[in-house]
Amino acid sequence: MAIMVYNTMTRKKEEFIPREPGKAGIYFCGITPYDFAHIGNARPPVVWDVIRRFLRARGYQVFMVQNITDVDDKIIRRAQQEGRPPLELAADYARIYMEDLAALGVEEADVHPKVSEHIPEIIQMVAGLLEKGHAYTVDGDVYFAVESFPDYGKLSGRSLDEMLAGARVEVDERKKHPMDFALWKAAKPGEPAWESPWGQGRPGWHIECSAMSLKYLGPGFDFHGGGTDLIFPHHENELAQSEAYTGSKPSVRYWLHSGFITTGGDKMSKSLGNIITIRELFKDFPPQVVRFWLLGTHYRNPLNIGRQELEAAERGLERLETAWNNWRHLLTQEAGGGAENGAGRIRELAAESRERFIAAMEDDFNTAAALGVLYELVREVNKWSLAPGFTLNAAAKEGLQEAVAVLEEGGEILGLRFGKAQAAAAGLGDEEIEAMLARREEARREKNFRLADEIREKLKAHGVIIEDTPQGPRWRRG
RNA sequence: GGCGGCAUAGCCAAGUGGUAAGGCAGAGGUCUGCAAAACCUCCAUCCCCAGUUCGAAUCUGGGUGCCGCCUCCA
Repeated sequence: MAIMVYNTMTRKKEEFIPREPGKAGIYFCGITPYDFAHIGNARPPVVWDVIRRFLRARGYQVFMVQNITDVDDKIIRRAQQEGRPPLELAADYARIYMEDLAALGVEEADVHPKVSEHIPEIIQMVAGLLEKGHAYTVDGDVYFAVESFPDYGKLSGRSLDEMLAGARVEVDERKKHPMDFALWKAAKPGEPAWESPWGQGRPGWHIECSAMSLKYLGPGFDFHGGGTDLIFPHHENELAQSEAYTGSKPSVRYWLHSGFITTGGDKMSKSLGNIITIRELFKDFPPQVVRFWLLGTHYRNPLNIGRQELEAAERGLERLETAWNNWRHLLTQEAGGGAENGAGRIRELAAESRERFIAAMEDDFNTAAALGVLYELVREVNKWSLAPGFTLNAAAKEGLQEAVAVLEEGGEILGLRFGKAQAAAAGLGDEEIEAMLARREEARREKNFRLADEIREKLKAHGVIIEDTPQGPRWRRG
């Protein structure tokens, strides 16, 4: 089946046809690091991490770029307040952001270019736009002339007339058209500045993404994304710059935008003062849970954050993890004889689940639906493997193995590595645990429940949970 | 004011023409020395109205409500 993606440009789901067969190039807007990142800043990276993992699992060779805008008004202002160099401040917060993402299980992009390290590329692009008549200079500033680009507005679906009608910005008289935007800003005293053909200055807000995406991915790359608030003006301007500069279109084949995280129904933003930083959230919920919660809703839908929602996610994830643990534990047991017990059906179910999981992901990366498939598999396999008449024969182990594989493959694509974290954390070795378990079984046979419970408690203190089943006790780290 | 989106059970959330996935919570039950885990059963006709259709949560029109963008913003 084909991978279908919702393209902001056409406002429709389209079949993904890569620029080059078997390859996928992705660029998405990272952050402007001037403070601790909030949870809203974590959604696009997690979404793109999953898209990347999925494309890879489908056989694509993926190259992903995430930029860091480290030259910016907000950074400069903040740095001045704190009396430190802007680039240093930006580097600090960028580092913290990357740490937050790593905790969320986001793999690093192949490149995360910084504006400050791409000034020559930016200057070259601005110069090119001037040459082609898409830009003009005023007092050391360089502006992009929106009227020189007839397609302006095609991404956000608005015309210049409409924008003017609703404009709430005061008009800069020096600009030829009110919607013209800065490509290059003349330096003000005390600001970071670089030498350019137009004097000392720094890049405008949008040009860096055009220059850097072109450098690392070339024209007409596959995916570009970010939060929906970037559609206008940022991505609209970026598109105009890129296509005006290269003279080729589209500059991007598919534009994907993720929805906002809201608090109490309102967008989370610094200006509303309702932000929750990623770090704050980690104090109450493990990063895995936060990631799982993010994936419980389709990426384009808004997502409201709340204690109840996170707690539900925590329990839900636990259910999957417990199943994974229990099944794997069964696989470590000796297979016995016994008659056919429905293992064939389980193998079929596993194969079907794998297909349905992929189908859900192919449908515009529907992680919520994909998780539903996993839950259904869990219920069926649990029912089967815990039924009173269940015998663990060779066929059963094969079926179980298939089911475990589906869970693990799904987990890998979603970036939820079942069990790994716990396994690393537990201090007791398997042999030790097994030995204690054997002693407990002996105690239970002798009806010495006090000792049995004591051992169970002791293991629990070491993070090992004992559960008795009709087939004998099983344990898991959790 | 302009443009766009959304509205599914107590909460979260899939589902874009064929008779409502899944998770969390809740109630009852099974299993169990206890515990845990798990399983079973129960729990919605999809904001409202009018249409199209044999058939609509899904399409059309109108209404109501909420949200976003138009200004820095993931």
